[in-house]
Amino acid sequence: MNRLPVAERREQLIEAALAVASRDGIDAATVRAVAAEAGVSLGVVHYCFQDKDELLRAMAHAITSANLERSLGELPPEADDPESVIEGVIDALWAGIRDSRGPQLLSYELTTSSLRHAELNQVAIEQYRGQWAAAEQVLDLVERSAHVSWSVPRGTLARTVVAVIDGFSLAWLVDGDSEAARAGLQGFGRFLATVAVPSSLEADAAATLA
Amino acid sequence: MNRLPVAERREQLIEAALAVASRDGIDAATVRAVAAEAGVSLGVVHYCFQDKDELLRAMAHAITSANLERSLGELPPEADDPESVIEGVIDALWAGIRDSRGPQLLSYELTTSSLRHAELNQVAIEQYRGQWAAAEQVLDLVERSAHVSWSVPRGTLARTVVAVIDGFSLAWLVDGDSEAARAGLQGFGRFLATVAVPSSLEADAAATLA
DNA sequence: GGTTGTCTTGGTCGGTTGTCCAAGTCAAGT
DNA sequence: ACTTGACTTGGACAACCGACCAAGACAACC
Repeated sequence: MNRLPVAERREQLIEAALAVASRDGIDAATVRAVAAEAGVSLGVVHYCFQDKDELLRAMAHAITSANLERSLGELPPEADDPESVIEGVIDALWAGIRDSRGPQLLSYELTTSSLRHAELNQVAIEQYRGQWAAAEQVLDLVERSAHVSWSVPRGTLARTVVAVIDGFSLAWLVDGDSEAARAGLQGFGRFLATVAVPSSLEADAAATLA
Repeated sequence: MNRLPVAERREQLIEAALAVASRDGIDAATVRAVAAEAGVSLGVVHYCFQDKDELLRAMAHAITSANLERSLGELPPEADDPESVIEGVIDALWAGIRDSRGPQLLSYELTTSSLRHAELNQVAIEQYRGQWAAAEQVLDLVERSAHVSWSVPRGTLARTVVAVIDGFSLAWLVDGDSEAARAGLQGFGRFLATVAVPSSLEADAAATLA
């Protein structure tokens, strides 16, 4: 095995853990399986991480960051009317989920594991704080792109967005009906449009001049 | 230990498994832990169940039935206007969830476990088929109580109801904010009211909204 | 009262897990 | 060249898991 500084070895092991857990589930992410996936021997894992839990926490942090980046990596849609903007954002978000079934399922496994095991206590709340913050940023993006304002508190709306996406994603993981999920999310998008009101004249003018 | 016919012993073990798994998580529901919880010795479990998986499947079936009964056990609300009827139903549903944190979390653990382990393959889909059917029955109940018809296909709406409840429940399990969950669900209830039209106008609305 | 068949017991077995460690290997600095 | 310290190896360990079994205990029936 190539020799690597511990920091890089850690990153490699985190990616290996992510690969194993996404493919075969969180329970399959044993120290041995991760070492095998990374092509290193068993002791290396405990040389780089104090605990198995420390490895899992690092893996959770990695997947949370990846999810966050993916959510915010959506391009601001071109359309002008709020309905089309929302539709475009939802389609992009849903495509991201549909194309990463393993990691998506792993996210739920991590959440439930975190709620049961004290050593992973912080994982779930960090996951959701990240998701709520990301949802708020997406809502901001829609506000600016579609020249609207939300008639509902931002935090409340963000929590709802995350909840709805979570719910439809979980159902899709169970029965694999992508079309039902897409349709349901688009239905929620039409509801979102009903709580978006046109921006004030000053804001509109400022946006136009800029 | 009292001697029991195998059928009753099975029921007792299922309840013991449910107790252990609700309290300490699905991973804690080992054969030994279940036997200890039931106060029987180790061999009894394998005398009553061929596999540990058979025990888990039986437990999943039990919790699914319990959830279904709980959802349908809600009294038809007294109010006449659709908004109040929906509000009452949602409050009752939410109260049922809020008062059973352990079993609720166990349901999600069962879903994710089912999606990973082939031996539990049917568990998740049965869970959700049951929930979707229950949601449809609740929607029927609201239709009759509030004298409205849904302007959206029943199945689609039921799937949305389950998804939203799932999403808010999961978030509540993570951060424990009961008030946010209740508020979010009531917000969804107000949306539901917008797709409920008075019974006489059913045909009209169906033609308008597709 | 003896027999039959159901239920229970307590232990054993092989396999897997997380953790740990002594020894070995290698690159860099003196 | 030699020392030092970072990194790797492969095995060992105790603990726990699901599964299994021979033997015992009990109730019901002939």
